[in-house]
Amino acid sequence: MEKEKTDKKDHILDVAEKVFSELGYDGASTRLISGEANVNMAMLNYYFGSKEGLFIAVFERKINLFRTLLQNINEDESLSSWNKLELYIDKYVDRVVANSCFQKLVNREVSLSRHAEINEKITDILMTNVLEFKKVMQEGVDNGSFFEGADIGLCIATIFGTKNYIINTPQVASRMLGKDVLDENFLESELKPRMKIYMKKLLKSYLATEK
Amino acid sequence: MEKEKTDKKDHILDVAEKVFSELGYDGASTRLISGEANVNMAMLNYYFGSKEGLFIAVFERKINLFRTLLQNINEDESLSSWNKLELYIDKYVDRVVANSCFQKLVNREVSLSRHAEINEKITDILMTNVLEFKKVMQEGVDNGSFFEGADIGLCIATIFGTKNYIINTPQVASRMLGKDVLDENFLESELKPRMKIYMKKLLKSYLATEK
DNA sequence: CAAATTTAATCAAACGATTGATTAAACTAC
DNA sequence: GTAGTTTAATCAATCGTTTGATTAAATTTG
Repeated sequence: MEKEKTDKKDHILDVAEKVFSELGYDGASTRLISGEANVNMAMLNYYFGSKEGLFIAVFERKINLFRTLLQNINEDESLSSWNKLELYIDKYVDRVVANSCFQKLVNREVSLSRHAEINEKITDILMTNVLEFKKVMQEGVDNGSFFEGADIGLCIATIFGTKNYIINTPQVASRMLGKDVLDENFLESELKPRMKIYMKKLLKSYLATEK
Repeated sequence: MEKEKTDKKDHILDVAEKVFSELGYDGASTRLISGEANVNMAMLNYYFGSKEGLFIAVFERKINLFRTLLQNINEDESLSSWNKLELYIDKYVDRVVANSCFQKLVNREVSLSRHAEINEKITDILMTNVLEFKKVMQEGVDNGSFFEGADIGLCIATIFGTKNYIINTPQVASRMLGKDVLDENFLESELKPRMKIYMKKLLKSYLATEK
């Protein structure tokens, strides 16, 4: 029964992640989540203690999937700073687009000042990625690959912000780009490679600027 | 009495804007808003029909303040495309930072798929700014000021996204920049000029790229 | 001008619906 | 049988909204 229990918990987490992503924390009622998951409402509290506990459980499951993703790139000493940054961008675009609903959820809830505990958890998740990017860019500045006056902090805001903008406001982005950014075909075959090319070129031209 | 009525409506809108910005649409109850505004709860419905109507009223008041801000720049024919873009960035950073709470609210709610009518309204607001930026950049590409292959759509995502990232996730941005981005002093005397310099340099180096 | 009437503004109270949470009983498996 | 699950029923609290009554100002009427 232990195995089934884990399965059921995981199933609830799957559904909760989806519903939370679509409707936000407040908009996703426990009744709806339990209904979608075909479990009794009381099961949510039985397994996760509370709605907030369920929300955090959704997050903690994701962290473990994310954490190791970028870290091993930075340890490869055969790569130049620029190569590393390129690899980071590739991985980042791929991963993030594949989890866009969840990313949206993260960005939405972290911008609210309620639910202090939730907020802290999310900030921690986001920081792990931020710091990985920062490390490789700072290294590039230090070894002279990138120009000395480069504003690393704002560069990172650009990398994450550009992506977030498309993910978080797809209606606006769709109107702007003339195509539906939620269309899986367009996203995969056109937007993803286009984003990679653009972000590399953008960063390269900036970071290569003469002093 | 007509004057007082307008004053009171405006006062409600002021309070509603603040409470919505802090707590989000769902988090801001009509009871709290009316309490903060020191008016009877029923007045909200009397004046604005519904909570949704109140929310939209808050927005529409903002549109009228924003709309004309950028438009006259583009009509000045003595300015080069690059000059215009620089002016846009200056105005944009100034304006947006001054309304960061409201901007946060906008970005949070537009990323939700509930409240269809609200969503449409917000999208329309955001598009007016987006299109102004797009116009001046497209003009620059057409007259040869910017390089032909420039990805205008993603450039705009960068401009708005970089700003949004700092505004929407201040906890993360603060940790990244090593200073509190919500500190009014740092924001005004350091971050704002820094953002302007950075974004101009970033865009200039990208848009000036050789074919 | 003054009385009569209409309109707009405001209020306390209550509405039905929904929220997250809890309970005690029923069921399941070893 | 007993420990672990699952269920339906129910809880108090809060939500956005509506109501009917009251007040004051504006308008109409004689």
